[in-house]
Amino acid sequence: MAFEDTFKALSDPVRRRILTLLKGGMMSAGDIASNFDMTGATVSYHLSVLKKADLIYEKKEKNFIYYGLNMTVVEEMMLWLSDLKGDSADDKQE
Amino acid sequence: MAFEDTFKALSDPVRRRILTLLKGGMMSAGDIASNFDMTGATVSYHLSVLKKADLIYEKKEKNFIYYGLNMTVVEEMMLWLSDLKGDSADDKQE
DNA sequence: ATACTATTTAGATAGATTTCTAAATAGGTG
DNA sequence: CACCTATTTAGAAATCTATCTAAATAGTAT
Repeated sequence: MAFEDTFKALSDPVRRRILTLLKGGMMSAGDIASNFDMTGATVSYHLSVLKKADLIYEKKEKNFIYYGLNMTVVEEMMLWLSDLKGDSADDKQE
Repeated sequence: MAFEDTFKALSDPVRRRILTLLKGGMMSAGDIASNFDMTGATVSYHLSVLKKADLIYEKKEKNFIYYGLNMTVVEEMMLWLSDLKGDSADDKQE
């Protein structure tokens, strides 16, 4: 929700790496965690931060939880930066 | 330098507001500080964080220090987000 | 030089963040 | 049901951050 939360979420390298991983498609919490040298509990914490920031969404299936990127919020971040640059905000590459 | 520093710098609302203020042109540290309900020392701290992140640059004149926005780094942030979205920035598929 | 103004630096502190271990939850399987 | 497997929640510790007050620095002007 909060812009605030989104920027905070992006400020951590582990979380940015999680987002980059998800660029390739949805992944389960465990698969995501296996990419890091930290406990699953810690990765779960980072996932909760990303989820609170709406940067990712989850989908439960069997006893796995799959996570996916939420592009909408990424676009909102870009608009904020674009506006800072002075662009009219609706005129970007495409 | 560090991407890391840039994202960290953007994670604070005070610092984002400083950047927005600078959108209108260069301002002295004092003028920037007068927009906030906090001590000049604290604002100075935020300016140092933004400067370390290369988001702003300074120019000394008389006994004032003027700060200005550094668009280059803002653009780098946008590229990172753009890449996350899947755009290749200079070669888009899809 | 002395005094004034603009800004930063230093030191301290309350509060936030990241990480861990251990325990709790919840969905399948024999 | 009892038992795995996947993941989260709780509690605690170490580290980091934002903020303040007080002091230092540096340029200007008298």
